[in-house]
Amino acid sequence: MRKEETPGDVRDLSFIEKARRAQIVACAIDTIAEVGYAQASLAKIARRAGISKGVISYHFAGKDELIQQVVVEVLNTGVAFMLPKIKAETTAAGALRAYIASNLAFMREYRNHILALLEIWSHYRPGSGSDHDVSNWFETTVRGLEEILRWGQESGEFRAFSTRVMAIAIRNAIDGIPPQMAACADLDLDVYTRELVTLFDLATRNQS
Amino acid sequence: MRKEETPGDVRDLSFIEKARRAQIVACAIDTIAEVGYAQASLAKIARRAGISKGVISYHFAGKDELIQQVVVEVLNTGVAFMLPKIKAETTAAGALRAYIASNLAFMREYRNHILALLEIWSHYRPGSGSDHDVSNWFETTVRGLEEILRWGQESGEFRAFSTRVMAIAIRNAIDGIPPQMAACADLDLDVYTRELVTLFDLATRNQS
Amino acid sequence: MRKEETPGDVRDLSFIEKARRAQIVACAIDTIAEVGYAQASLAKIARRAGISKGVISYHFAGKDELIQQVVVEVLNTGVAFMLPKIKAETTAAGALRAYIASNLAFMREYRNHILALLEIWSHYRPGSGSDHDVSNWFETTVRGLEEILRWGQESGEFRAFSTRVMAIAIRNAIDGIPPQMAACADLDLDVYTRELVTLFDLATRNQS
Amino acid sequence: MRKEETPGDVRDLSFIEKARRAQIVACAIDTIAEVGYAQASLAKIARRAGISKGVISYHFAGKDELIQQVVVEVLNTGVAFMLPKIKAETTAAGALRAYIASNLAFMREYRNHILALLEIWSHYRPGSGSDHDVSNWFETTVRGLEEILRWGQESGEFRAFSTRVMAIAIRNAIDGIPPQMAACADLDLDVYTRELVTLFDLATRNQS
DNA sequence: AATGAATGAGACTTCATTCAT
DNA sequence: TATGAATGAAGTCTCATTCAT
Repeated sequence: MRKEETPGDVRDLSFIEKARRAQIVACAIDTIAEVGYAQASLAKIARRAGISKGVISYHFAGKDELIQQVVVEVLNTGVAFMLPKIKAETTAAGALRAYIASNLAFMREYRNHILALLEIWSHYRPGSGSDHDVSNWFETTVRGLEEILRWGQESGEFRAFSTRVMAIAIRNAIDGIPPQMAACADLDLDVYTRELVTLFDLATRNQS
Repeated sequence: MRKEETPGDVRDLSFIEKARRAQIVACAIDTIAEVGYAQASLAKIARRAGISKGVISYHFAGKDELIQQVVVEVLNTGVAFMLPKIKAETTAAGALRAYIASNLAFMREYRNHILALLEIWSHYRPGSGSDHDVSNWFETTVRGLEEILRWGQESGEFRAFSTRVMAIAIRNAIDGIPPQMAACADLDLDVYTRELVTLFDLATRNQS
Repeated sequence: MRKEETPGDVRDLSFIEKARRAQIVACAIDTIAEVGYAQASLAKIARRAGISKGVISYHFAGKDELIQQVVVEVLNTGVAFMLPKIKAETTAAGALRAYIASNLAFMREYRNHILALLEIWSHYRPGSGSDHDVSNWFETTVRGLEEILRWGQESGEFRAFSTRVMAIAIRNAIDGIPPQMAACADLDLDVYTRELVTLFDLATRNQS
Repeated sequence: MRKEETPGDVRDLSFIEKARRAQIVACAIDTIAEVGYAQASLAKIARRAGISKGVISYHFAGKDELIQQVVVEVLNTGVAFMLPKIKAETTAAGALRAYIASNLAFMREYRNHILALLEIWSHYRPGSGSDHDVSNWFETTVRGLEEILRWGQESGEFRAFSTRVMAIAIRNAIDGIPPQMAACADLDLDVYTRELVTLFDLATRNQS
């Protein structure tokens, strides 16, 4: 029985099993993105998937595991999408530009993924029993950003500043966009990208 | 009966009535800040106030109106706290610095107020029947920020940039701090203030 | 709110509150006695009481507390009924006779009480999170019996035997009766009482 | 399909079929003994057997039939274990001693069998649709005991008493032991046997 | 002969809301 | 004004059972 196995151990699942789980996770993402975390009941998710509520309980140990898998799915997709573009850069300034640009590109391509992640993130309460990967996501991504920033400071590309504060500011500037996309559908992400890249370029660069 | 009157029409309330409402709103703020929006049931709020659940229903048309009043209270307090400091500045750059600094100062002084507001904001869903002021809060504050930015551009203090994107970036950088305060209790807000002020000073100023 | 107060602290409950709780406990007893513990859902108990399911949740912290109160009620009633009759005896043999006789008399008077207690007892699993008083009931009552038996041994009325084994045998002989009453409605408790009293009189007495 | 045939008609089952049924029954016994009747879901039983839930449904008409077969298995094992020892006695008093002693010996040898039987017995509700042999088990065994008791009364070994009440008392004294074994693991069954044998020897014998 | 997958009823609980006092 | 009491909907989860493969 699925529910008794170690959650996250995805290797020995049958093809059908994996497909159903993926389908349910996908529907959960869309549902959360659409109606918000609080309103995303198992019933709504199941209805969107065209299945009965019990199916979710069959494939996942509980709502917690489903949410956890949503997070994993979004993060994996995001890393696969963005990391290559960032790694391809040879300067810290370039990497920072790629970081910002690829994050916004990801938002365009995977709008619901990012909306769902942010919904889950903002509804997460530490110590609520189930520690999703969500609790680490923000910190992890901030740490990655700090590495780029330190790289730039060491190479002389960037001025002196608190890498932590700068990283958090960048992250927040990025994460605040999806709600804007939701509020104003015709928001021009290209403009956004250009402006943010310039903004943080000026904010970080060594102006000697 | 209160519940039949137009909500928000505060003029013809008795002194006792106003006191009770204020007490309930204050307890709602603390409760939301402490346990999060989702867990802040009327029961918990009533318990903290030392009153019965029914009292809340008596003084407010429903949970929605209570939340609405929480938002109003926080915004009023915030405006009273921050606006004079911003208005006192004579340059756009100064006003921007004051904006950022007073926002962070407000966070220190009214931690629960800001935590509650952000909780409500992040849990707010447009079209959930009741349109709180919350739905306008972010937009309103962004507009105010844009005015400062346009002032700077017109005066030549600031370079050319999309005032909207910049304003949203600033707002997001600020709003992302409270969760950090919650996560890391000994966060140094003075450092934060200095860094953010410098960051956006560099990002906006006309470097010709 | 009831649910937040220390369970079992019955002193500061209003009259109505106490009445409702007593009514619900009584209905729970009857329901458990009638359909068995496993089938005694909150819905069935509420239906018998002519109230909505939520009322039970309002007056009790959960099903666990309700069951706990059922146990308390049955034990209190039983002690009030039986203890005086046992205490009135001046010899160990007399006390043992009174113990057995009053237990069977209690069964006649409070059939459902005893059926409910045995249902709960037999469905109780140690370590199921909620430790009812039920977990101690059997042991407590066996200890009381052992005291009577030791008294008789010390006074020379009773022969030498393991007081524990004898006490458990007596207790089991008694507790096994209610299922028989359920199976065979016209069971003659008077005969039963006479026979059991004689049985354990012969089994315990010093025949020198 | 098995499920359509008359349940209990074991003759025309293939060897494999019988083996599977026996395996499932054995796992059901262990599961019930370990986690209790209420927690012994088909899922848990299937997991212990290392098979899928559906297999049980395939081999048994439903949970009821499985439980029924558990009872049959335990009773058959018990009869095969105890009956020869009882039949070997030539006096009623000897038979009674053998009855008690062999029952306790059976408990030692087949702990899980007896625990499972008592779990099922105590959870059984008459008129729950399916009448297991469980409903007859107690009555049958009491009848057998009564025969021994009548034999002793006729032969003059035993005094006059209600054979039914005595039989039920003996049965209950025996059936109450397994829960004690569960509660106190190092319980000395030898002492128990000696004490109970003596107890009922004194209670039954003709003391002229 | 066996399995994985799906179902749907029913359980307990939480909560905003209403109402008589 | 204020309160305790009651309601009913909705949520998550468990489980025996069924069915196509």
